[in-house]
Amino acid sequence: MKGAKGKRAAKRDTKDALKPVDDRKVGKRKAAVKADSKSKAKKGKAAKDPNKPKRPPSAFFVFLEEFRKTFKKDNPTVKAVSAVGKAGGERWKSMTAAEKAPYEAKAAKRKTEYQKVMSAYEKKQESVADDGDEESDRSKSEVDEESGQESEEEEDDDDE
DNA sequence: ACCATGATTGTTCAA
DNA sequence: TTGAACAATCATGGT
Repeated sequence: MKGAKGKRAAKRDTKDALKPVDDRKVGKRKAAVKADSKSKAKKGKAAKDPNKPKRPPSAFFVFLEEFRKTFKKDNPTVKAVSAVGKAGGERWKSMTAAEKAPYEAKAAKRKTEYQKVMSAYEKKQESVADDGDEESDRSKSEVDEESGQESEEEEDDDDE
């Protein structure tokens, strides 16, 4: 069913103005994490998940990685990460879907791999309900690493 | 000396 | 469905 591609998930065309997340200061998010990091000095209630896979870089980040090099190349004097972010964001929006396509494709692949890792991590979530304060080191979970090197398929979809 | 922050957008998870 | 947080980067500042 290729027709499903048209509908992502209820286009929020109802009203864009209803977006509370407009100028969200990401800085705040650190506050939460910070509390964890700093507080962690005491008790690691928020256990550190060794399996916790880091989120895959979105198309924007993929593009940013390359953009950073270029940006720094043109502006070797710029040292503020925010500078690249702003420039990248602006540039990103300037790009057309076709331009972002390659980045999205890569991001999509990243996501696929991430999902695989998530499967393993999911197991851990299974035993999350444990109230135990401290989790005694109960042996390392034996996770069979079955490398699944599957070929990669390129699919072109003409959208838009 | 070390960790947090700043700024971008996208994606992902959890309730 | 919605919200909230985090993904990289890198110099700098605050404790």
